[in-house]
Amino acid sequence: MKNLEIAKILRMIALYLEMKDVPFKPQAYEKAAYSIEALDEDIEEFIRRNGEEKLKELPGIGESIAKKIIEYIETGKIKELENLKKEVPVDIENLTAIEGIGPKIVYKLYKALKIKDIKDLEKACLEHKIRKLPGFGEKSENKILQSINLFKQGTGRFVLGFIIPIVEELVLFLKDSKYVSQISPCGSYRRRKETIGDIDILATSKNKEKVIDYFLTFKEIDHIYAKGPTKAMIRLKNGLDVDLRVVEEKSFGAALLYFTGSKDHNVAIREIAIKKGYKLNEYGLFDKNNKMIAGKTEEEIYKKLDLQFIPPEIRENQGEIEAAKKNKIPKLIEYGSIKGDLQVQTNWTDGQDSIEKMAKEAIKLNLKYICITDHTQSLAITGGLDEKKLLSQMQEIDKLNSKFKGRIKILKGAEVNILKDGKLDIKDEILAKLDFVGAAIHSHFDLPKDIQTERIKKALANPHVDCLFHPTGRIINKRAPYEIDIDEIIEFAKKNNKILEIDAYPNRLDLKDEHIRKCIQKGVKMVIDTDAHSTVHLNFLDLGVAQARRGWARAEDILNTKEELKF
DNA sequence: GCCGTTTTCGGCCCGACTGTTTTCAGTCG
Repeated sequence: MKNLEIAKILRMIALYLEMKDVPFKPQAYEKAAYSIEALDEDIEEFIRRNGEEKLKELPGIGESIAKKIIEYIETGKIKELENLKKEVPVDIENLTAIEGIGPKIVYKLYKALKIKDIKDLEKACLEHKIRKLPGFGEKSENKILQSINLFKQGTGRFVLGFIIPIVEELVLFLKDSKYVSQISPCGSYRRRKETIGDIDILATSKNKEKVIDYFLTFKEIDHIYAKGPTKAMIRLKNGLDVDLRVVEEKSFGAALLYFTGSKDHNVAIREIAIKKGYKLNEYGLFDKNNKMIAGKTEEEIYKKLDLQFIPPEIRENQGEIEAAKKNKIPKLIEYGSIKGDLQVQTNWTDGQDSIEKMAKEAIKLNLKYICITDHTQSLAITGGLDEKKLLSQMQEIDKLNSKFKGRIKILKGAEVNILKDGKLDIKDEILAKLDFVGAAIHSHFDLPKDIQTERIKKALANPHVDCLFHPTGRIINKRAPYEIDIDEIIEFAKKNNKILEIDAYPNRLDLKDEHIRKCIQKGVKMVIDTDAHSTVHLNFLDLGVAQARRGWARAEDILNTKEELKF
């Protein structure tokens, strides 16, 4: 899969062009890069299937970039980029990743001091060579040095579910300030993306500077990048960068829209505004006479643009604007609407808490049912259950069910391990006694795509299996998904009436949003589970809901929005 | 370099902040 590779290379060309101050082309390459990245099919596969000509039908890709993509696929290189690299041989990718360094500075530094990479840059700073250059000074030199240090300890992208607590704490802290009237996180955090680069927080206040000052007293701040009268940028001790922006009450909606993004969504709705003769920016929607006609809420802005309100989770310019024009945005599944969790591990295997404790916690969370799905025997590392232990767990569940009668229903289940050959490691007659069976892969991740796909289909074909757990096996920031033909599996699930899971565990979120959309198109039902290994994990259900919303799911697409289930 | 219910040519989102300037260039989102 060369999509990301090609996107990266197109971005590199963009940087080089920007370096030379070439107008407009950089954005064009940027846009093309995004387009390739957003493509959910292998680009080579795409070309094989549709022909090279069809490349030009992808947004942002025309004659010239299409040729370059093909050149890259055929030769592994793009001549133009090679020439640019030869002319200015710098590690432009990493250098521009340093906060405050852009392509123009990279060029200046290369011309003046032959700085090629971060190491050279750091050395030049330490030798005080930067401050002597025109346009630079002592301050900028120190700042670069600081940014290099921050880059070195930089933590990359954060998994959404793991940073929610600190962001909520910060928002509460700001709310406590008597100067803040409205406040909301924006950006990819509000869009509930799987991973977050940095956090944008938007507030309104009659006394903006006071809010900024108060913000900078937050105890978890490690570093202040910038501070102005309406905006400040900081890094938290955990490495997360946070921007705070304070605007007027009347602009809150416009700013919320603007800072929530995505960038592509913004550009698209701004274009709609322009076509109507309006101007849209973070302060509001303005008519020809520069009179503000909307801005206090996002709703009124969408309305003035003749668009249905678009929930933040689907603002990716992936068809939502066209849908909103036609009033065809579906009613997305709502937070808090999951009635039961169908993947729960306990201390019978690798979970921390007992069935009883998990059930009590689930009652607190207002769930109507949970399904106990401990691992099975071949997953030795977890102490997986064999047939005998499964039977005794069932007895235990019966006992607890009579104890909790009316408060919660505990379902009998298992996360059955799929063996290398696609067989399951528990006998059918035992599986038949369970209420709900999820099958999952925990080994042989690297089988070839067709074999892996067949393996999964074979497991799903077992009449006792209801659901495929964490279907692609990816672990965000840690493990790539195993190679499978997801379309074939979705097709198979449809034909055989099987369920696919949306595993809500923060670094799984598996299925991905685009898979969820495919399931909906095909009419394949899904469930949202937490994959809880302790009571606190049961709180992750809404992360799964966010994931489902990003995949345009409605309540009827997700089975465990129902009060009762039959399998 | 891309794109088209104002266009196949002439537009491309735009404002805040910083540092080094004395009116602006560069970066960022």
